[in-house]
Amino acid sequence: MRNSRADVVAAALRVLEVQGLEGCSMRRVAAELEVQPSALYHHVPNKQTLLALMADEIVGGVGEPACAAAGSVSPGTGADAGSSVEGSSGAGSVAAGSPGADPRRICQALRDAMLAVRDGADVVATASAFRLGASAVENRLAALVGIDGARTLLLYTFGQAQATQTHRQAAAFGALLTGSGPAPAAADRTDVDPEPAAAADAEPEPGIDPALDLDASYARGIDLILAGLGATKAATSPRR
Amino acid sequence: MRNSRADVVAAALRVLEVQGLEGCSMRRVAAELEVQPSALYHHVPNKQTLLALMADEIVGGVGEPACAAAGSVSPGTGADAGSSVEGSSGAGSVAAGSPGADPRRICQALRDAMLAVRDGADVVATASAFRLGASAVENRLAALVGIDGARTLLLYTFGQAQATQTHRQAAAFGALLTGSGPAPAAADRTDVDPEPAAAADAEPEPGIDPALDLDASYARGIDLILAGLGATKAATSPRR
DNA sequence: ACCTGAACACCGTTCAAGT
DNA sequence: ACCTGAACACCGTTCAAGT
Repeated sequence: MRNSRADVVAAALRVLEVQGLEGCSMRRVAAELEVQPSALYHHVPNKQTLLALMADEIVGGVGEPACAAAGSVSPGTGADAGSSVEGSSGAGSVAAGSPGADPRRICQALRDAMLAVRDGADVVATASAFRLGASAVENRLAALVGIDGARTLLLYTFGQAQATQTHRQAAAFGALLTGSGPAPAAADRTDVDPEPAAAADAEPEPGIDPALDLDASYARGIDLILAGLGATKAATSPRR
Repeated sequence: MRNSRADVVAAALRVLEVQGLEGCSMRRVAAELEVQPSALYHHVPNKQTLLALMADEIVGGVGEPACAAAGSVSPGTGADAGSSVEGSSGAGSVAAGSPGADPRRICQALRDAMLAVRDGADVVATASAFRLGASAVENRLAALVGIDGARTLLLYTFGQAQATQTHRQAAAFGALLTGSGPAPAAADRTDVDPEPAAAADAEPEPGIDPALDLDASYARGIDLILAGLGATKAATSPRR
């Protein structure tokens, strides 16, 4: 036995980290394993399935009760996942039984896991849509805040993480162009497109707002949703 | 003058509707215009920019004050956008000045606009991340519910719409396989993958839950966020 | 200004054949 | 069981050349 399915998934994650989702081709994954492209189809029926397996690896044990520092993936340089919000504003009304079972912490862990891998949010969000009623994280959240709360938290987290990651890439790319600041990472980044700023086409806008802090903004959004849960739970609504 | 940039964008939207995002290649857009692929690069610098222009067309005038039935795109059969939620539960505390300036209505219009086009949510969400501080819809929402509220509503809407669309595609595809129900559309759908259910790989789960209603679920999520806004606005302290 | 024709360096996937 | 080699039908983008 020369390569297992797990080897293929691991190789794919390595390629993803270096080349991004765009450059994560079956052919490159095969090259990473020093194998012909056709060999991959012995382990995986198609690229879509491979991406789903990668998504599973990325979210890892976030859904599990003990998910503290579950860095199961770590394909090379960890890049910049840092944020680790603490404060969080009002509405502690949804605090559940066991300690550490904070919906805030689960959501934050999910987001961190996605942001820790290049284009991780895209990979996970796409694959997760299929399991919408049945994912581990969603079920765990649902136990804490109900089904509607869980879904809102989850889908907000996906959308927010995708925006954060896209934005970071654009920023890193812009930094490359202007030559300002430190180099964005250790990786070799040779795959960067020769075209800047994508959609900065017709509008003469002042560029990207450096003040929009998507890490802090995320935490405030989560608090907003949790506050809404507390409010609708306490008053009016018939939903238990 | 034979073709304008607007012609290219319109052709691209037609191809998107028929072939999906995966099949929306520069070469097919060129073929739609009966032109060589290289001709497109006279109107658009690259594919990424074309996608951004398509996104602008899809969201159309959703950000504008008078956005009632702004069906500016309509590329062929409108498919199934229907939902138009009405009820909405408690917490009307964030009602703003002018009538029709309901954040609910704006979000719903944005979602409808994305869902009206095949893979519209993916196209718009990706392109919108670049303009995060500066989009018309976000600014309009921010005037009604503040910047954090606007961003939460917006990113939730993106994540939710993407999930809804992915899920619908999977459902339509599953229906094709089982041969049950009416044909999902008039289109010829020859591009469908020969592999079912993507990630239904190891888990022996009962398949897709037909009871998860993503249209109604969306509205409840929006209400949750708005309720949270009301709660945090009224009082900083927990509960209320 | 707008387009053609040809080329370059790629894709995902299939399939017979090897070991 | 796992892989090679070759092929098929595609990609995005560039560039000299036409009108």
